[in-house]
Amino acid sequence: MTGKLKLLDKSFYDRKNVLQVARDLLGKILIAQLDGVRSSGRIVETEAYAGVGDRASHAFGGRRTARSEHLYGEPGTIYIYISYGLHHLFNVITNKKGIPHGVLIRALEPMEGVEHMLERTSKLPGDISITKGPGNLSVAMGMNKIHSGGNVFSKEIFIADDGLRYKKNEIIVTKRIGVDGAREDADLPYRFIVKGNPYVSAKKS
DNA sequence: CGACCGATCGTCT
DNA sequence: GACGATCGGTCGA
Repeated sequence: MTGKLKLLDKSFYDRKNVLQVARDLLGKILIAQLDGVRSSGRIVETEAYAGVGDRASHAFGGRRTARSEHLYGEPGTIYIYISYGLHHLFNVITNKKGIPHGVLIRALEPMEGVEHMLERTSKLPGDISITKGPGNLSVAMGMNKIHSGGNVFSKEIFIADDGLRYKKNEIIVTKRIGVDGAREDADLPYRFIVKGNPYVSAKKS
């Protein structure tokens, strides 16, 4: 049920409802062509971060710092930041410029360039953890903080549609991971995962 | 399995 | 000077 790749254009990200974009990103393909090699994977887990009213967002309360500046960019902007001093987390910005909505890509099902992913992560063939979890997938794809501020319409990093669609009953919605400090927003159903996919990061639903 | 914990450092207060 | 939008290892049941 899949066809040829079509680049997602700006209108895909330029929408008011970041939850809808996060849901629609499931099944799309993230492609990185870095250092002359191509790696790609199907997106199987996302989380939405809903801007100034979301306690789990870096932009909560209108906070705007050097780190989070790219959160406020044009739709399709790439926002990568470092968590716990070592993990690079990849986000795509949605909604109009100035509105800090974003979708965190949490897991991929590898497609092309698996051998390069294994090399970058120093893992062995068959290790399913290569693109499971936001920190891991960044290493596997070769994506780095230096790519923050770019956009997903470039030759280096982009997101495409091959026509695959998940049915409603193939998608599970849960609360987000690692946002316990977000008080009443910690339990919001802002995480979207493909049911039964082995690359999805956390165990529970 | 689930719960816990240490690593490690950029960013914000 | 404290704290993570994490990960992977260990320990105990």
